[in-house]
Amino acid sequence: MPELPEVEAVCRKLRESAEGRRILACTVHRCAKPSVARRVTGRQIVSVERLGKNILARLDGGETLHVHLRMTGNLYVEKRTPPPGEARVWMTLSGGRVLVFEDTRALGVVEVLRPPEMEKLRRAIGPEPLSEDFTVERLLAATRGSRQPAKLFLLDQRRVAGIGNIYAVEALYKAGIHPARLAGKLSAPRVRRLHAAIVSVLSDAVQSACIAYSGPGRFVEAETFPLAVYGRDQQPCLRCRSRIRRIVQGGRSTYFCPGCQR
DNA sequence: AACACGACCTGGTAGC
DNA sequence: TGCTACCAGGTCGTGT
Repeated sequence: MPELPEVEAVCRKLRESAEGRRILACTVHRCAKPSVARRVTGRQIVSVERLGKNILARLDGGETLHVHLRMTGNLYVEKRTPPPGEARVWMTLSGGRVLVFEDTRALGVVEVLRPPEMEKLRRAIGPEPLSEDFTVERLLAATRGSRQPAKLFLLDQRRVAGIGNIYAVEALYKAGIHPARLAGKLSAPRVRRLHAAIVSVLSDAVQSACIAYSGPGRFVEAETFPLAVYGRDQQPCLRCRSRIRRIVQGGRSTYFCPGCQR
């Protein structure tokens, strides 16, 4: 599910449905931090913010509810309490709705952060690719210090925030850059193309994710966004008809077109 | 520093 | 049908 676009969709929805509400009760189940319940109960959700793939709900009193969806997490507001076993955490909000955190694989994170911990998290996350902070110059400077393959460079949250496996693959395809090419050796024009590709792929995906998520559905499915290469091993490239290939980098699948990615 | 790899978890699916 | 093996959108810790 969740890379930047999907997390953004979740946050926008939460701003409508949870911002300003008070947490009246909290039940924690299958959660590494049982103290979460005690620390959020009675607090008001002042604002909801996205930091890369992290969801930050600022609480009155100065602490922050931090949620990371990882692979299978989902966070949404619903009318009723979830059936037992379906959610890891749920919170009754003022106004009668329930904030639910679901997470099949239980890899996700729900915790409460104090200001210093919050600052530490902020320092670990690079520029937001859809903000003015993310300039070609900044991306170029970041690549200069790197000896990583471009694909792994993009997955590093300290370099650019919020890019995951799918959109790293899609951005490299759009930019015509081979995923194994070293980030530090990309020419300035190629970095410029990569920058444009990241911004374009992510803004399109945010649009799609928000539309997909605006309905009654609580799930975000990336299939709503037309993927050009991801998952298309052995299929013809949409641009040059070469066969898309799958390789493994850092233990994860990369798809690319040997014809148009150099 | 950079990389590989396993760990964390569960569930879906392809192949036998 | 039932078993096995592998795969999955993320990150962290350990070892080389």
